[in-house]
Amino acid sequence: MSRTDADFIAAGVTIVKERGFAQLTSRSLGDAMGIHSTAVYRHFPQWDLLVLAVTDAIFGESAARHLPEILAVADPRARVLTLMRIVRAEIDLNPELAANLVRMAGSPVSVATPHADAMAGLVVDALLEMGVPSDSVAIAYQALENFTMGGAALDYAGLPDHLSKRLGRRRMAGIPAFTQVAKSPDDIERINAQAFTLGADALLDACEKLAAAP
Amino acid sequence: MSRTDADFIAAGVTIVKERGFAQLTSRSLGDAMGIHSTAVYRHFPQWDLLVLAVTDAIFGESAARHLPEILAVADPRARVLTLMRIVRAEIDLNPELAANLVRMAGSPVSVATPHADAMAGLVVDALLEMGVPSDSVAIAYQALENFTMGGAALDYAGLPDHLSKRLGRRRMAGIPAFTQVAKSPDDIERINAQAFTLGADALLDACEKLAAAP
DNA sequence: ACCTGAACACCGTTCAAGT
DNA sequence: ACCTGAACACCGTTCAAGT
Repeated sequence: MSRTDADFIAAGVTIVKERGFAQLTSRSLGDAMGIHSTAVYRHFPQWDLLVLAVTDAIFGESAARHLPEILAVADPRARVLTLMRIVRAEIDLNPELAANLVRMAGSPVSVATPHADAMAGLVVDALLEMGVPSDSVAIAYQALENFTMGGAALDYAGLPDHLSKRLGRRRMAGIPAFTQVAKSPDDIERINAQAFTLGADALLDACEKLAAAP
Repeated sequence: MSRTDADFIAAGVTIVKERGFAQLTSRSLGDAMGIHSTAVYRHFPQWDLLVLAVTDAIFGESAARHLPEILAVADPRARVLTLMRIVRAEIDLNPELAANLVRMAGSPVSVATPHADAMAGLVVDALLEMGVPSDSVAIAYQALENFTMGGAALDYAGLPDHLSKRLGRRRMAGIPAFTQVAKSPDDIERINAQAFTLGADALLDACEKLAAAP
């Protein structure tokens, strides 16, 4: 029986979840599906298209898993924060996801990303509910996405041992304001969390100001 | 005559500037230097170490080029903004730089990044000058870096044609708040610029609040 | 110590051939 | 239409051999 595009994506998702993106290759996918590695090209003319489709699917699984939790948050500002945290948590589980999400943002329209688009739609709805003028929502959304993606990508780069690596790098830089405050991996983790909270609050404050403006 | 590590890095910088990171391979580097491709392993045990060293060197060239301009900005808040814009401009010239900067952040201490560290030092000095308490500087710095890196990485992903690709993706998402506002690549460019300004101002406001707090 | 050159284990990709 | 299997042009990397 013939395989569908969805079959290839599902097999790819399994490989990524179990072994990470680095192990998602045309050979490993073919092996996992019990077919030849080159069969994928019948469904995805370029390997990259499969990788980005898998990236979106992982996003979709995450959204489906957390949707009740998201919709349960009545306050729209708190709901945006919840969505930002969910993206962070997903990249924590899969740090290679960040680079693929960036590539997804720069991919042509031939790459469909329904799940990521739905996630963006939830944020946009919450911003409108906060009272952000409709002609400013795109700007506010972009600022939030930039901060969330950048923060997650940087905070989890080098996983595992990302915290002790960052600690070592801060020590090497020899900047007193860093070394006096960051003395253990736990300190780094706390700084990352506080930087996320500080930035998210500042950006959401700015969104509320847009809402209050005439 | 024997080559030094710096010779390899310099040759790598030239290749990246002329042809991009994708063309920086052990073979192309060997060809450019007139030696065998495997000679690099005598100086950099892993290829990645050379790539990250080249990334830092490009950062260093950028900093050296802009240093007078940076130091001429007397107001510390405006100076941070200038530094953020310089990082953005560099990633605009070389979008693949963003992914390498993220990997740099997660690399072990065996990868020295003196130029990026110096850049961070300038930001930290400006934050202290703004009056941010020394035990909050690391947090403030991290929030600014997250936003700057994320924004640059996302805004310039897919270069060239990144603006029309983003436009197409927004249309595909079918979110009215996006499609009503983004009707041409120029609109996308304007939204990106405004999102950067909005976010940077919001984050710098938060830094000033930290400075004003008791 | 530094570089060469052959070789290895991968990668995405193409294409004629099968069903 | 879908899949196979051999082949191609790459990659980083290893290692014995040269100087």
